[in-house]
Amino acid sequence: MGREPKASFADDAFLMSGPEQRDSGSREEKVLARIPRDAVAVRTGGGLVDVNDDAPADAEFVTFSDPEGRHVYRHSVSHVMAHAISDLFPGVKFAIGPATDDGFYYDIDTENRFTPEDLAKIEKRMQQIVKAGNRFKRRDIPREEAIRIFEEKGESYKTELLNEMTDQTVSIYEEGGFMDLCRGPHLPHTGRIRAFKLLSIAGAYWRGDEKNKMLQRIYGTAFDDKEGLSAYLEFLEEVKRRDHRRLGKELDLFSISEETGAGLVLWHPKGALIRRVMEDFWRQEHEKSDYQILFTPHMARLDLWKKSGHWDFYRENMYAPMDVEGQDFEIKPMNCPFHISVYKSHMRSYRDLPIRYCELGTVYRFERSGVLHGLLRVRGFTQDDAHIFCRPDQIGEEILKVLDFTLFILKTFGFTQYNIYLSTRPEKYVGEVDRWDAATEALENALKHKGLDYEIDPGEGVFYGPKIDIKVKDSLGRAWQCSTIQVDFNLPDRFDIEFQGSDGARHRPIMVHRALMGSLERFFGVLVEHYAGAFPVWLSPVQVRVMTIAERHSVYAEEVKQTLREMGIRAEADTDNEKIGYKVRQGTLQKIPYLLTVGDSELEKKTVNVRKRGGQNLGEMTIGEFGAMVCREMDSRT
RNA sequence: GCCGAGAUAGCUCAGCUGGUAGAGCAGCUGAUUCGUAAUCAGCAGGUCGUCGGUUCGAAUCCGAUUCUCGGCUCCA
Repeated sequence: MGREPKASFADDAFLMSGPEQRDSGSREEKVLARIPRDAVAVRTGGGLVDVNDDAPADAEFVTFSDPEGRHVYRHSVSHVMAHAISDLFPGVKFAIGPATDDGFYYDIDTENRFTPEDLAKIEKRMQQIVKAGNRFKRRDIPREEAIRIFEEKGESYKTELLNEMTDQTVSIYEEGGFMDLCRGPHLPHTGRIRAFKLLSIAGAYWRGDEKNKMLQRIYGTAFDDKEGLSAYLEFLEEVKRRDHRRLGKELDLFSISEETGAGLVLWHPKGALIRRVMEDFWRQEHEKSDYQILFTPHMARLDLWKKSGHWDFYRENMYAPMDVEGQDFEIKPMNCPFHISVYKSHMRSYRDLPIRYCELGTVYRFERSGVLHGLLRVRGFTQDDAHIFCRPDQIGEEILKVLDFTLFILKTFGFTQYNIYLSTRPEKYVGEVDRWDAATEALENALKHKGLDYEIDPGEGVFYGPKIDIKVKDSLGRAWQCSTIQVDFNLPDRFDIEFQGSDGARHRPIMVHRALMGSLERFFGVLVEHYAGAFPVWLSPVQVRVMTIAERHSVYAEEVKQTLREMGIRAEADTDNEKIGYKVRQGTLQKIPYLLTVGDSELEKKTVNVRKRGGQNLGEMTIGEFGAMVCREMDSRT
């Protein structure tokens, strides 16, 4: 099959052929030969364009391995999905169908309720469309014409989008008779799609606004080879295996009961033990860093929350006030007003500052039922909160210290990678703009000084001030919001707090709110997933289990356990009448760091046989040797 | 809150179009006394999330409600 003399870069036969078929030949073929088979788009100064556009000689071809190329690829698959859906379910209306970081989706308006079986059908139809190798054809047409076309098809969401555009010309893409409004670019043809899978059906509001109609969203993902897809599906399985709700049950760490209420956590002994270790570590480090630990009440008069501004700006997250002998009280959503009250309890000198108050303060916030999620999104949680009161000249250094402290704590829990965001003034805010700007600058300077990479998150600050948020990346590369550092010029004003300066005049201190782990509940949930339940020794609720071969070894096992306990090691004995294989299995499933076997040989030599989590056999050693090894590991917190 | 799906033994789940429940694991008892991921046998265990309705009869159908899951939205 010969090509047209003026073959475009996207010539099907060409792009589908192997490199060996296009080595020598005409000048044109040489031009064409530089197009990689995997090209999904061409990068120009103005962004990505279709491969079949006339690209300059030095054009850069973008493949699936490029994040933007991946977007193009998946976006094309989303079109193919829409095509398949329109074939199978005539009359549906399409909203938007973008690519996301790990796949794509399309929002669909239809009376038909999609089922998992429908997904299989849609996938099958998509395979056919892929096999057909339809060209993606772009047409630039006047906006008015596009509106006419989509109106005719009854695609009201598309016309709504078109009506809001200002461009005179818009682009539409057509493939195998299916047409969609789209900025592009797209793959040269559907045959380039090598691996995809539809994953789930969900509801989604048109334009994400709950006042709008609820549409049906189908999520999927796509890769340029089967291996990529199966690796991703394997990743999803791993995510399921690590799910803290599942592990929380299997390892007996916590529960949330219907009887108690949604979003309220019951910490079981093992989870509580880990939490206590976390808290002990936290307290110890805070005292080292010159923080003072406070305890404050769980509720306060409504007036306090009015004064703080929470009642005006945070009410939607607060529970209804309760009447106490005719006075309104409010359960606390934050700890700050209490810390301010402590500050105000007597006059402060400039010499006292900075004052750093910290508290593991349990707060309650209203969350809509649909957003609750295990430990990651709850209604009652404990913040590792602190409020630093300092002079304006101290703010820069204090923020630097907090940043260092935060990164140290995160590192201890095994998080060494993070994304940092600087959130600026939101729409609803208190205080003057220039103070906001000054506070924002203080945060930004600290980040720059530490040489940390960060992104600006416009309008995402809290109502009282700008903030730095740190999202930790777990062992699967997922980002979790934990730490937050917030400057506040406003609460000091509202509560009229002061310190006496060296000049004898009264001055206003600046407040910094910060939480390192954020919420202990969430942080713990993230830790469970990060470690897949296999906590490092210092955090493991049970560090050692001593297992007997036969009943005659029970006394010795108890003796070993007792000796280890006296060394400060969390040890237990398994003297059940079971085979050692069974005990190893049970201990392994409980993810206990060290499983010790004691039998005749160990009993005689007063040793233990050590099996490390993961299966590595460390052989026999004395109880003392083993205990010292575990203690070293505990102390190093690794 | 909204859309969809779900809730059956301590856990994981089966139970077709209505005829009042079943498995594996865990638990208990007994046998076995065993060397690194499941020894064998027996026993016990559920008013099928809750409330109401339809029906001669409801785990099953209908309604309400609570909770869970996947999303939307929001956030520590």
